[in-house]
Amino acid sequence: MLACAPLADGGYALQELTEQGDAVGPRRLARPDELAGFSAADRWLWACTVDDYPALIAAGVHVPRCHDIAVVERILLGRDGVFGDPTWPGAVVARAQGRPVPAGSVAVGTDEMPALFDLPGAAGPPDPAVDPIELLRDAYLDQRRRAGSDRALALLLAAECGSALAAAEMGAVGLPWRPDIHLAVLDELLGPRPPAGVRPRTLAALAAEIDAAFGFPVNPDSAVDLRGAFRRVGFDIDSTRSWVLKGIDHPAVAPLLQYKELSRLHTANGWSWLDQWVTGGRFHAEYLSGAVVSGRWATRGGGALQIPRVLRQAVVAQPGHRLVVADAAQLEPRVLAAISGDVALQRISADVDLYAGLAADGFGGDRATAKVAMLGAMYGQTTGEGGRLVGTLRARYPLAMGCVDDGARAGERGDIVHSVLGRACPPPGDYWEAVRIGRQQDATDAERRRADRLAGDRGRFTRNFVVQASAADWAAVWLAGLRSTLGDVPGAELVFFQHDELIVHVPSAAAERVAALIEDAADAARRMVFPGSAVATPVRPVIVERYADAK
DNA sequence: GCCGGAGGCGCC
DNA sequence: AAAGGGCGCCTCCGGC
Repeated sequence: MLACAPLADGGYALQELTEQGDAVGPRRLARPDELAGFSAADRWLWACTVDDYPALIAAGVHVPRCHDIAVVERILLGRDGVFGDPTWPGAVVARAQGRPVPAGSVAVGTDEMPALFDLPGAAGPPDPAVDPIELLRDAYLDQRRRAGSDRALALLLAAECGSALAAAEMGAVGLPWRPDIHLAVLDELLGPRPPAGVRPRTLAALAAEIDAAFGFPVNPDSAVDLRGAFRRVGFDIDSTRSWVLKGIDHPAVAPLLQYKELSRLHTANGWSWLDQWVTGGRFHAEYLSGAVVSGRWATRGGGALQIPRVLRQAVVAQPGHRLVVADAAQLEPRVLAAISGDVALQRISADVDLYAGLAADGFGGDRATAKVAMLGAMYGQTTGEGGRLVGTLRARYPLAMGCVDDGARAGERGDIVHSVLGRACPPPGDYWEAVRIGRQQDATDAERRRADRLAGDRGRFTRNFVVQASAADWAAVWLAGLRSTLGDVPGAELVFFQHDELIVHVPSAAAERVAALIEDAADAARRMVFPGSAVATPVRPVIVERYADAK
């Protein structure tokens, strides 16, 4: 294991360590352009992949595996109910020794201080008396001790460290993106690019239509204005969400819905987005693995996890290459089947289309209804059709429904829940005081209602957490496993990952092989994350030139 | 003028 | 079919 610490002078300290933390061989110092000389190292130890890996990637170093102190610390602290505390090695060691975390230090790449600021030396202590390699080693040994021999936790930590490597590489390599196709889409839907601050032609025309339909001027970008306008024409709505508008019979609705859709494209993924995020035919986002409490990824800038479907046609493989697009179909209900031990639902999970299987099993073949019911169960829907249908599921799959219901009750009590591999959800925040007050004998009706609402919100969060976080566990193991096997395929690049879906860009001749590796990795993840379970977590790799052709 | 929250909507 | 979970990002808007 090669410990690697950036130094204040821009260079690096490197030290080979045994798994027990003992130094092997001499301490080395390297300038950034000398890092390629360390490519043979199989496993790296460093403070934070988000901060430390990009420079190595730029130097041409591929890191097969790592131990990321920050990633591991975040998970370990979370299991102790601590969220948002500093995770850099000095903080880890200080906590281990019962000392206060040194003041003035800044944790980079964590929630409280995004790497955005990138202060020099921020990832480590400014104290020159402390040897950065020793600090790394001490933090590593403390984390190993705290992680103990929990097999599931070890798998989670390894998968999260691998995911962090994948995230950094993915941001660096970028998603193939054809600006010419993107521009053609914008031109077709919005018209020619207008000067800054001017509405594109299509939006201007729709705004005029909306004004004409109301008979007075309205700013369609303002929810306040719109609500007032609809009130004036006899519709008292408390939101202008599109599903609310769809229930209104008024000539302004149709152009307004169209306006909202196109305006969204213009502001979120229009010309300025293209200018800002696409360079050299690639969309470079900054991916943050495990940044969501459930373990899902987040991105900073570019909105890479919200690419609208209409722009997937701009994601095109380079000449001589293909995209292998794979998603884990209906992952969350399958994960629920596994973690709850519900054999009946596990049996359904063998179907390629789980919802169709559900429908045949208890919903008279009505797939749409079965899907609504299952989503309602996982999200905590209580009203309407979805809420009513959960009863049918409860009768047929009592273990699965019991699992999410238990999760909800734990949340309503203020308790913690965990993912299958042991990621903890955050404890309730300051608002829980209001729940406590509202549950006292002498609480007012208003206090009771507030407590019920807050506890209900918390229950829906924990209900969903057990499923969403366990799905994220599976996906991280899938991704990290695939990443390690892709090393044997020349030219294969992981270029996209979105919760339960990934894309590999690969020379055409190797596409079939990559598709097989993706399926193998999914099967391995199923066995490791859900050992002994009969659940199926199939993935469907599709080999295409354009992302839009994958579905 | 700055800033944070709200509203809204894209993705899963 | 109804509006339940998680995010990021944009604009608007009200408070300072």
